[in-house]
Amino acid sequence: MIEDVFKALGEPTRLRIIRLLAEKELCVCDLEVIMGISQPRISQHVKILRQAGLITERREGQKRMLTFNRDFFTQVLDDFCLFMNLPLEEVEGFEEEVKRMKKIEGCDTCAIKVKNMRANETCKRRSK
Amino acid sequence: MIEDVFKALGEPTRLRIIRLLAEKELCVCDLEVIMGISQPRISQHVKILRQAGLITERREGQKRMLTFNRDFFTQVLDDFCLFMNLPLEEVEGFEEEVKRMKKIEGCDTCAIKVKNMRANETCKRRSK
DNA sequence: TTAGCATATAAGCATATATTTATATATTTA
DNA sequence: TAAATATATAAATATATGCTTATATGCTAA
Repeated sequence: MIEDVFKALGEPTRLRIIRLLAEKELCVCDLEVIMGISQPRISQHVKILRQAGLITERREGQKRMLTFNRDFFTQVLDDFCLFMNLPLEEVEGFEEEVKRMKKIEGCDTCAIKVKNMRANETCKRRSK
Repeated sequence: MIEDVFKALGEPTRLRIIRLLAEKELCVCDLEVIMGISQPRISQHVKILRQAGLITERREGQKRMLTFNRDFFTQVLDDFCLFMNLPLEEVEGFEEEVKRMKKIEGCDTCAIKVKNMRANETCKRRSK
């Protein structure tokens, strides 16, 4: 989800598209003229931006007006900041990492040893 | 720059690495144990995160301690928000787009026409 | 100074991505 | 209903990316 957003924004053409849409609702053919690139190229990038949740389409005759989802965008950034600032123990999906992190805490030069230790063992070799 | 950051974060392994480093300074071999993945795999991702500016390395004996550049990170996010919220005319690198955007303003169904218009022409066909 | 640890890098491979060209679909208008 | 417009999608291709295996480098300690 957040990953899709970053992946979508980590490409120059899409970053430009989203910046243009942040200015104004536009259709594919507007973008075609404004950016000077081919229609399929725009359509394909638009699809990725839509799947990431960054834009919405609205039919208007033959055209499809593209709208930047500003609320979604700010929400995602907020969520991401939370994700980065929360204590790791409170972040979902890092349970195993937290366990292994505790295991090697204060443990010096024993990565390999830890790797080979049994589940209930802890590292005896401590850093000063 | 901002693009490199998004590209760096738009990959699951790197997103996990950066989240772990946000918790604590770690070395490659710590990550190896904590994440349970191969050393070259980590090294390669670390390189990309470093090139994006998201982490810094500090030698400590044989190890290379990896630090999350939190200040850089928040700065980048701030800059990006600015980039997205500024009027397009004030954003560097969109001069041509702004010009073409004005040209098709209020212009209905004439994308192709605009494309073929000479520089000093403007579209006569206006939307209601 | 040799052995071992920590990391980097290179080569090879498989998959993913971005672009172009060509074609299909859907809507409007003559 | 045929032609034109707006968009989507498919196929083909070139390049990029991520991962593994193997090897090189650099530091530390015996």
